[in-house]
Amino acid sequence: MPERDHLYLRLAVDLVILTVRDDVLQVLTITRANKPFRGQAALPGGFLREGEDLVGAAVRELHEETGLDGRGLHLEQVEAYGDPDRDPRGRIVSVAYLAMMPNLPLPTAGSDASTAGWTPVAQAAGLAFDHDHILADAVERARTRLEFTTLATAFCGADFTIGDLRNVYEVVWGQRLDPRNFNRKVLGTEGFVEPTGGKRMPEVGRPAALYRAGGATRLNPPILRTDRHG
Amino acid sequence: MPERDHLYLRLAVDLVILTVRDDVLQVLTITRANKPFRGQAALPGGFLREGEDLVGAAVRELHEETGLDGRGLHLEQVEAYGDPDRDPRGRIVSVAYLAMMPNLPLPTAGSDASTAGWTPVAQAAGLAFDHDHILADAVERARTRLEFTTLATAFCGADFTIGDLRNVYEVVWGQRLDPRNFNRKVLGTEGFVEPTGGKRMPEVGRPAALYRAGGATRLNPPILRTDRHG
DNA sequence: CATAATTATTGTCAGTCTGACGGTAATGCG
DNA sequence: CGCATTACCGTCAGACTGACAATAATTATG
Repeated sequence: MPERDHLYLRLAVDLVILTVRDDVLQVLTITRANKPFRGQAALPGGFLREGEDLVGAAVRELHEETGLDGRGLHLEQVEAYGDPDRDPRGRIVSVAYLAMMPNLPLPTAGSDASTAGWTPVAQAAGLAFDHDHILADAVERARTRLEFTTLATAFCGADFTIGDLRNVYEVVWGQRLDPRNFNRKVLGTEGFVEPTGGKRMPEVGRPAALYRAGGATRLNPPILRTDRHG
Repeated sequence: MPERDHLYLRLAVDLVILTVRDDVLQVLTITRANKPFRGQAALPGGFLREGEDLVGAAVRELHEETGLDGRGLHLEQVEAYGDPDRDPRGRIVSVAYLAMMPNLPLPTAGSDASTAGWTPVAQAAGLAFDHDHILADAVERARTRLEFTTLATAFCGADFTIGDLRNVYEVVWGQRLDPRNFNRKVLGTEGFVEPTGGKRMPEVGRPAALYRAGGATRLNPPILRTDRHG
């Protein structure tokens, strides 16, 4: 029953897919093929369709625009953005989702997928729409997630070393951590990681023990950043 | 430029206004005057209008439906809810906002405001739409906010005692806290509260010193609940 | 007016967690 | 075999927390 003074609008879902590549936090971006902002970098995303759930739309758009299968990803809602002027195409409210994934090569096949690529977060200024703002919020959320959950393992492959995991924290937080204290904390937290028994040989030096993600999802007590933001 | 296969929908903003009354956490509800769910309790809220911001819509709806002036409130977005079947009137995505306020009498004057009232959260099952779900998420968010921010003071009036503040924590968290440890923690946290110099006489017993909210917003270190949820 | 009852506030003490940092272990290379 | 390199273990002091004892300031009561 449409009524007067009820605003009808479109709802978009935008995705912030983060990974750690080359010791740098990177975000999945696409190059826009259509106007507005044609040719400019943007977060992958698109419009909600009939009968579709918000996460459903997120998974579909992720697949359409990057070829990735988001069904295994931990998609987490960040926030809804509803500024009236945020999109020149008209009134569009966007819901942002965040996911963290290991450093995998992007599928090159597929239609629109060819325009998808990784961009270092530090150099990702100038995205289309209000995507700079969305990205900043999502990265802050990711940093907080590392404090209170075991999601850092989502940045790693199936098997990883404690050093790999520490590197994730250092890259995402942008600060060095003491390896000895970090080891103590991770190994002392029940269910954070469990040893696989395997080892990995570095180019030079002592081999490192391999671990996989444990069953725990929450860190209690958390790993708090010393330098708290404003 | 409307296109095929772009879904047009309405966007609602729903409000979870919490307070502590009679040592119980209560939520502001209205009785629905229109179908669907006519006569049933629901969270205050309504549709986004043209040119309106999300928080703008939240403040306006709060005023229209309860007579409260939300401009002084700390309105915080909880989440967007987009299940296709969540509203029988059609496709409506809702963005929920959370606020905490002191125990003030509701304005009785005003048009729709007469139907607004406080409901204990523990007895708030059976709300219209998916508002039970929204309420549960918002309450959990409020509990977390008490751990990491100074927002508990938002539940108190301008002047309050440490006991008042502790009562807020106990009611919102649903667990008893040691008064001595709580005092130490609050007074030891820079900028949480500052003394007014005044005192309040209880019916019987030693008078309590009065405080007002300090300048800090974040608690570092936080006041973690011992019993962490799943 | 003394004493009890009640509420507020300060203090103590052991256990835990963290940050800082020294030392040891296991590999490859010359 | 010694050396560089990376991984890992141990120690210690300070901070914070949870549990509990003791004191302070008021009203009620005999």
